[in-house]
Amino acid sequence: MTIHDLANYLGLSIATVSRVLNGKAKDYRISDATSRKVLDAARQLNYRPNRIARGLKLTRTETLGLIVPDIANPFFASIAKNIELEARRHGYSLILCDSLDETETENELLQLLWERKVDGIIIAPVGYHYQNILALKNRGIPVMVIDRHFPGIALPFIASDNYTGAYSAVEYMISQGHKRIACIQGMPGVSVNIARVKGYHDALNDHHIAFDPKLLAGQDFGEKNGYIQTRLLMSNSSPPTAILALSNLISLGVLRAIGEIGLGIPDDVSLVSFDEQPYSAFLSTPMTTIEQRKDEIARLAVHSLLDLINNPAEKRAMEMVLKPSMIIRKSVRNIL
Amino acid sequence: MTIHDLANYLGLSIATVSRVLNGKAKDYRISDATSRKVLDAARQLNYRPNRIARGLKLTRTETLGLIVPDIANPFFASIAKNIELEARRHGYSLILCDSLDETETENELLQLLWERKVDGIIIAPVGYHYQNILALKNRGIPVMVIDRHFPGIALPFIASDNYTGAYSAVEYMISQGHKRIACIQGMPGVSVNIARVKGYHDALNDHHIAFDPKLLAGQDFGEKNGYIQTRLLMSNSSPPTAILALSNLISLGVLRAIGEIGLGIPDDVSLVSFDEQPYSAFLSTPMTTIEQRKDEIARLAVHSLLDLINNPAEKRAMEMVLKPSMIIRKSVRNIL
DNA sequence: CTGTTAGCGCTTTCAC
DNA sequence: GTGAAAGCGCTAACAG
Repeated sequence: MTIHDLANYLGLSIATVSRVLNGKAKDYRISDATSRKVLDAARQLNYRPNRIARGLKLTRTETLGLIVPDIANPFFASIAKNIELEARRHGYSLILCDSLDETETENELLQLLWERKVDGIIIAPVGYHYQNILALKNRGIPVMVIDRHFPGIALPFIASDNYTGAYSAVEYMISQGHKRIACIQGMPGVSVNIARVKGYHDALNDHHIAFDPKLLAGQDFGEKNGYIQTRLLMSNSSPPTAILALSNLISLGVLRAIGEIGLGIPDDVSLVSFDEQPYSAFLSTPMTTIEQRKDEIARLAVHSLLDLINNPAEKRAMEMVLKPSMIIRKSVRNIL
Repeated sequence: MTIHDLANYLGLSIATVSRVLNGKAKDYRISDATSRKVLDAARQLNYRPNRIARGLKLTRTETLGLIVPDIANPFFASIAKNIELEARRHGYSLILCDSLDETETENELLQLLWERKVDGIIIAPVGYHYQNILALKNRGIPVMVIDRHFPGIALPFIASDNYTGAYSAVEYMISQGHKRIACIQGMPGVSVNIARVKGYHDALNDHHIAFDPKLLAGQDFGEKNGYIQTRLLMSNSSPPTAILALSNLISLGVLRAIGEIGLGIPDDVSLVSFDEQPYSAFLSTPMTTIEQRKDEIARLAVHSLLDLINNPAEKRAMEMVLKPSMIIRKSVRNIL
C-alpha cells in the first residue's frame, strides 16, 4: 500500500494525495470534496506513509539519537525514558545506543548515527574525548551534551551543579562532626567527577580540614570500584569515619564491602551518595543522597535540541546547570 | 559527500564504487587496483553511505524496534541493554519505545514502527491486547514477544517459567512454617501474572493450605500498588505472616508500607519478591528473590528475531520458556 | 572488468 | 484545483 496505490484507487494523482495527507490542501486550494475523499480512503485502506522514503526526500528523518554510557544504570534509564516520551510528543523517535562507557564504542556510535541521518543527537558522553562529537556538530548535526560535559568546548550542554552537590554533602558531614571524610570517585578527568571532587576538596578546605590524598580513591562509576576502594579504605591504619560516594553504583559497592567486613552504617561509617534512587530509602540504612533533576535534564535536552534543529541559524552556545538537592536520611551519624 | 561525489572524484561510475564498498568486488571481478583506490578514497574523504537511501532501495533498514512498558524499570532497562548490544553486534540499530504500560500507546507505537520500516520488533507487551501485534506480524514484519505473552496465540515468545518461580517461592515459605501467605499481584489477566498467581495457588493447594481470597490482592506491577495493598493486608484482622510480591517495584512498596507501620522484615512479616536487582542484597533485610535470566531473554530474542528476518520461510512458532532461580537471603523467617 | 539506467516511495516545482 | 515529472542517495539488473 503506497501512495501510488492510494492515488490509483481514488483516480487522483499522487501529488494531490500527498498534499492532502500533509495538510496542505488549503495551500493548494484542493476542494473539500477531494480532501475528504482522500482522507477517508487513507483511513479505510489503512494507508501509512513510508517514513524512509519521506526521510530521503526531505533529508529529515524525525529521528533523534541517544547515546548513554550504560542504559542499565537507573540514572540513565530514567533519563532515557523522559527523553523518549518528550521526543515522541514532538513526533520524533529515538535510536538508543549504549557506549559501554568506552570512548571507542562511542565514536562508532556517533558514526552510525551520522549514517542513519538522525536529525539530532543527545549524548551523555564517556567524557574523555569530545573531538568526534564536535566534528559531528560541525558537519551540521545538532548535538546536546548531558551529564558529563566538556568545559570550554563549544558544545551545548545540560548538567547538574555537581560542585555544589558535593560541597553541601561534605559540609553536612562536617556539621555532624566528621573530619576524616573519604571520597570514592568515578572516572578521573571527567567533568562530573572533577566538579564533585573539587566540591569535596573545597568544603574540606573551607572548614580547615586538611585534605588527605589517601582518602580520595577510585577510578570509575561502577559498583566494583566502590567495593574495592571501601575495602582498601577501611583496612587503612586510620580509616575514614565517613564516605562520599560519587555515584549510585559506587555506594552499592560501599554497602557490599561494609557488610562483608561486618561493620554497620552509620554506626561504624557514615555515607552520602550521589544519585537518588527508588530504593534509596529502603536500604539497610536509609541513605542520604544528592538528587539530580533527571526529568528536567531530559525535558530541557529535548527542547533545546529541537530548538537547535528548527533554528539552525542561532548558533548560541547553551549551557544549562541545574541545582541538585540533598535528601537527608539516616546514613550519616552525628559524632559530636 | 555522496557516492556520486566519490565516483566523480575517482573518475569511476557510481556502480563500481557501490560494488567495491559493498564487498562485491570479487563477484564483479573488479581489479584490485580499482578496489584499493575506491577504498582509500572512501576512507580519505570519510565517505559514509546514507543508510536512509540504502534502506529505501533495499527495503531493509537494519533497524529493530523495541517496545517496553517502562524503560525506567531496571528489569526492562537491563533487557534493553542486552538487546541493544546484541543487535548492534549484528549490524542492527534499535528504536526504543516506552508504552507506559498503556495498550493505546502500544498500538500507536506499533503503527509508528511500521511506518519506520523496522526489520523486526521485540515487544514486551502491556499484555491485554494482541490483535495489533498479530496484525503487524501478518503484514509480514517479524515479531518476538518477551516477558508477558499470549498463550495460544500464534506469536513467538520468550518468557520465564513464572509458574514454577512462584510455586517454589511459596513452597519455600511453607517450608519455613508459613501458612498465611499473601500474594500482591500485578495486572490481572496478564500472562505473567496469571502464571505466577497459579503457581502461588497450586503450591498452597498441594500443601493443603486453604486459599484465602482476601490474601490475593493488587492490580498492577507498580510500587504504589505494593504499598497500598500491604497497608490494607496488614490492617486485616488476621494479617499474613508472609508476602509474595510479584514484581521488584511491588516489593519496594511493601518495604515502604512495612516501614511506615513500624514493623520489621522478617520479624513481623516475611517477604519474597520476583526480579533480582543489584540492590536486593543491600535492603534493610537482604531480600530473597526470584531471578529471571534477563541476559538470556535478550540474547534469545535478538537471535530468534534475526532468524525470523533472514528465513521468513520458516513460520514455525517459537516458544521459549526459561527457568528462573531463587536467591535465598534473609527476608523469610523460620517460624517453625 | 566497468558503466548506464531503472527504480525504492515520497515531496514539490512547474505547468496547465 | 490538479497533474507530470524531477530527484533525494542508493543498489542491481542489464549491457557491453
